[in-house]
Amino acid sequence: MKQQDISIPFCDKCAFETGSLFKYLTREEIDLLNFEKEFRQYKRGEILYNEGSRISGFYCIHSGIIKVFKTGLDGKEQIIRFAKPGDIIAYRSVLSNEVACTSAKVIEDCRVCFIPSEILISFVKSNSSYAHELLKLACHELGEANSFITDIAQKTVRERLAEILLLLVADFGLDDQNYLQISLTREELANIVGTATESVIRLLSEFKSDKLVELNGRKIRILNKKGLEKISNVFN
Amino acid sequence: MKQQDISIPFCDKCAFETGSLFKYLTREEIDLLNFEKEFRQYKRGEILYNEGSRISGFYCIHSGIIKVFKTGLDGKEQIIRFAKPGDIIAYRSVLSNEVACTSAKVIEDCRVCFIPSEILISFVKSNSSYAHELLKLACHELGEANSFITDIAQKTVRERLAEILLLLVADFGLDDQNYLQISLTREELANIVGTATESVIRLLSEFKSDKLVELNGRKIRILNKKGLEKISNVFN
DNA sequence: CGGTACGTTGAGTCATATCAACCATAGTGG
DNA sequence: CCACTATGGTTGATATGACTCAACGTACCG
Repeated sequence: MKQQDISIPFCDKCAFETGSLFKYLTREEIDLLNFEKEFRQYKRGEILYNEGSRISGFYCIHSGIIKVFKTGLDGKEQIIRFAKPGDIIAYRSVLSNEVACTSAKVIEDCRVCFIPSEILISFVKSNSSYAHELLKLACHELGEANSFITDIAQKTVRERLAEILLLLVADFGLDDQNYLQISLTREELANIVGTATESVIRLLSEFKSDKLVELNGRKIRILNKKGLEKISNVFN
Repeated sequence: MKQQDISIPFCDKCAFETGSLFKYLTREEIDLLNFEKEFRQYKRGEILYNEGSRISGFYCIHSGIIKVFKTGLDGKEQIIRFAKPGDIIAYRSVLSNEVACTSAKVIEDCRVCFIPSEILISFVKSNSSYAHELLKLACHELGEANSFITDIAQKTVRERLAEILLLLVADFGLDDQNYLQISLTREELANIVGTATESVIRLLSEFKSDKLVELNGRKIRILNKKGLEKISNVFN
């Protein structure tokens, strides 16, 4: 690991690179942030926070990927969303002043900054543009949640799996060989779609037979995006 | 209908009575609101706004009940939430500056105030407490949406129906004979739970056989709340 | 009195969950 | 270095919850 990979990122530079919401802060606010934040590193599998816990701050992702999930019946996970560089997590609990309604676990080794609640609250009070941007973010996520509710309630597992694959493509992109740039276990895929692991496996291999995808362990290669779109019924 | 039922409500009084978020506004802001708002009345079945449309303002409910829903495959509704006195709807689209992601339709005749977008945005800019309260609201709704996603993905229709009944009890209450204070068609119930109308009918009559509820057309009498809680698995 | 919307019930079907067995891989410790 | 174990992936057989389709009942309304 190179030296610069270990150095603590500066928020202004980081905000600029990742396009995080912090770009709406003033010079002074950024300085305060740089001073108050705490830099942390986590490895795959580590937990950032647990559902039900009181949270004293929120996290801004500098690198890596985190899954945000709820634990349902029999401990089965429901993945709510992923966080990647530039995203913030746990801000919901901080702002609504409720206990965490989700847990967060590392999917890909990551480097994050932990920022105390009071800082976020003070920015909301002092910087109305920033407050507005946060509102936009929360409202946008709310819209996405509503769509997801409708999908889970109305679409088949097959349709949802196709849709999730496309969503992952949109969020994490493909490399030059069309491999999906995020690697998930079958169980994790099932926990997004809201189905059993075995169902995901069976449907994926159907997609493979239909030349829609190619499978190399956890690496998924997208061969026919249009085909997946058709299956997923994205346009109602 | 009595005279006072037709008169336009004053926001300060209304905010106080319904506990709406407007109680966080200053005297001047309330006055502006009173001046700019537009009072409207709607009857059961009328549409306030449609999914996909650009919205020029949001609504504050003074009386009545409204369902907020998305239209999915084959035009099937998915009810996202209900709005009752004191609630605001369409604020999501206004704040995120996106087209409406839901439609709103009247369940019980209602009286609402329509408030232009700019007013809301200006309050967010000028009144940081109000902005913070809005953030709390949005974040709270986000938490509820996350729970709902997990429920739909993991619970059976039977569990969800019991849960929804309890949720309606919590939101709309029971009268002195334990009748649920909101009246929905079987289809509407199905569109909350995310199932087929026939399934709701069958399960409701099972609940009836099990002496959990009593059915008189659309009036549902709750006989055994504990029993419903047990079925719904509310505590994971 | 016919029409329309809603409610109910039965029968048949199918998608998906569940259960069980098995394989592959990698990490661990003696 | 090899058995041991844990984790994840795959496949098959079976069970069943829930949907669909269809018929019919009910109630209100102009």
